[in-house]
Amino acid sequence: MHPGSVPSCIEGTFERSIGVKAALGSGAFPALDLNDALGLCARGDRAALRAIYDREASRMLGVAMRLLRRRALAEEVVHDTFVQVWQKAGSFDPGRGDGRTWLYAILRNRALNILRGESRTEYVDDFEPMNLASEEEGVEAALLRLSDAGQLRRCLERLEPARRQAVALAYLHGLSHGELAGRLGVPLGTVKSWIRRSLLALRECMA
DNA sequence: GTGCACATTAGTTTTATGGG
DNA sequence: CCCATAAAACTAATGTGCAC
Repeated sequence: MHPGSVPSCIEGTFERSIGVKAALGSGAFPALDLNDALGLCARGDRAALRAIYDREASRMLGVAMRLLRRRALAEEVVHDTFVQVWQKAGSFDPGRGDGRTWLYAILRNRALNILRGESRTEYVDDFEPMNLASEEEGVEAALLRLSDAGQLRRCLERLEPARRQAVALAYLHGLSHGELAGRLGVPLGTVKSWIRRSLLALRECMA
């Protein structure tokens, strides 16, 4: 989340109007057209964003609460949604759909992302078969923690050090190929080749 | 062995639609 | 009208083949 990127007309109002009540509700801007307001947002009109917020925030909070069942998370999702609306209003095309549909789709996606993230976290918390490496821990140290007698470790030790490091960073630290390329200072294609050939070698070694 | 180009897969966002 | 869900569109990451 980027708290600083939300316009000041919105920052700070969440605590007040979400926390206390749906202060302004739908009556404050009875004639507000969401599509028009989003168009104004795209042109940097903070008052338009504020108007959307005043009219929709309480209802959005209700939707988020139903999905997440936790007020703090729901408020965070509503906040995130308005940050995104502010940043991406330019990409909204009224000809392709209704502004409200767009707004609530963003909200729902944010909430679902949080739900997915939580279930992943819970799963990882329960799952500790190898006690994988922390970022601070060296790659070689992490490999040493694999069972001494393990066939995998013996096979890894047979790899050339640079390849072994690439495999370890990818599968123990969870780095993407792109991150590996940057960290190791080699082209992306080379990283892929190293990983691929190393995995083939490991498969052959362990067969 | 390297690195590029293309294919495939997975994940995310956006839109449309149907039920309550 | 509101909301949930399915489907489509889009994006990023990964995997593979091949020329050099």
